[in-house]
Amino acid sequence: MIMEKKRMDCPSLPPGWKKEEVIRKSGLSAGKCDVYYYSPKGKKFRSKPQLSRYLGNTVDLGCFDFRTGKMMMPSKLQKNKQRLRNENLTINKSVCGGWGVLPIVLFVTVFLRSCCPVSGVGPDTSDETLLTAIASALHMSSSPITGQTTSAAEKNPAIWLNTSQPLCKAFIVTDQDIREQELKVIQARRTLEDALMADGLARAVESSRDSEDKAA
DNA sequence: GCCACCGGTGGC
DNA sequence: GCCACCGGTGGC
Repeated sequence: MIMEKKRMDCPSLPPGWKKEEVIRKSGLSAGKCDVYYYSPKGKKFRSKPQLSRYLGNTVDLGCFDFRTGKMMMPSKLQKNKQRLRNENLTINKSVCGGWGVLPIVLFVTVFLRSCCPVSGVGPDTSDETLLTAIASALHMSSSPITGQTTSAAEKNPAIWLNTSQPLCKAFIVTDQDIREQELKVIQARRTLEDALMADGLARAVESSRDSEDKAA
């Protein structure tokens, strides 16, 4: 049973603000979902401009996505519209361990191993579990992924310290790390280009020899 | 008169 | 073509 009219807390807005999703039941737009927000005083808001006018300078809604109720990166906000449905599918797959998460796991694996190796904390510190946790965190959260900031979990693996972060020791990815990784990618691309060029030339030579053989 | 709800459309 | 936004209105 889906609760389609429940007012939910909205962590991206000040305390007391609620978000409500209403599915249209009839008409040409049946199935469409309308999103409303309620101020702590119960005033109803049905658009981002309306919300902005009311909140003024007290809350910066620049990165606020009205539909999801979450703060997100500006670039993501732009591209968000068309991708929302696909993204939901991908999130479902990542939770189920399907193919949707594979490119991110590969990226996380290559990147973290090469620039800042991470290690787990808690009961299960296997690479697979750890990388899946980080990939999932990257998928599900728009906040920075930093790992756990205390070593208390090592003393008591039964506790979950910070549910918003994967169970790995604290790590920081610096701009320098990213630049170095970019250089590695550029170098790898050049190597691949060279290999493909060489392969293309070899095939061309082979093909022209075949033609000559047939003509003879 | 209020407001929940759906339609219409401008902007992208 | 999609959808955020807001106008309009039927039901109360």
